[in-house]
Amino acid sequence: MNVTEEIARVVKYHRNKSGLTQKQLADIAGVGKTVIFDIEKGKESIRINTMIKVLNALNIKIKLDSPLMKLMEDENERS
Amino acid sequence: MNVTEEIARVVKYHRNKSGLTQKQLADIAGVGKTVIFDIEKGKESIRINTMIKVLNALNIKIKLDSPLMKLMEDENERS
DNA sequence: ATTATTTTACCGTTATAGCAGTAATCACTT
DNA sequence: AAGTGATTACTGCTATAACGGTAAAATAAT
Repeated sequence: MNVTEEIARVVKYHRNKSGLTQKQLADIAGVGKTVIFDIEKGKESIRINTMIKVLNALNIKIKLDSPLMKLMEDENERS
Repeated sequence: MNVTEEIARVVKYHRNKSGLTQKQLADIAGVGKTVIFDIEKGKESIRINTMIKVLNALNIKIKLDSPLMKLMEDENERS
């Protein structure tokens, strides 16, 4: 499963659990209704700021993970 | 700090640790050099699939996190 | 079954992402 | 100081994201 498909599932799940229609979520997030539809269909070419608006509206946070991340954070604390 | 600024820092850090120039990373990720420049400047309107190409090239994974996520995963296992 | 709501799907328009090319600035190296 | 490579910064072009409008399926409610 690719990232956008995963996001699609997560967004749809959260929206339903919140009892929101696509239109309602769109209004809350400040985007067009088409965006919600596209995201939930797993469309890949959505802009990251648009995606973030929708995720924020659903209280979903994006985290980055990699083998180097811990090292990076350690270096930051030393500054 | 917003999400794209965070991504900017992470990408730049990983690229430098990998000893790659912006152009080299762009070629590996299969995007134009301008994209790497824009991402590292924290530009918000990058497409998510483009962003993912760059993150993949650097072995960085995107994870979604929310209070509902654990419940969602539990429901999946029961199917 | 009929109505109402929601979701899926298409449309034309406008704004802009991504591209390659080029140039200027910055940072090293010798 | 001069030369080399990397980064930052523009440019014009083409593809397409996001938008609102409309309409057809799908789903839910009465």
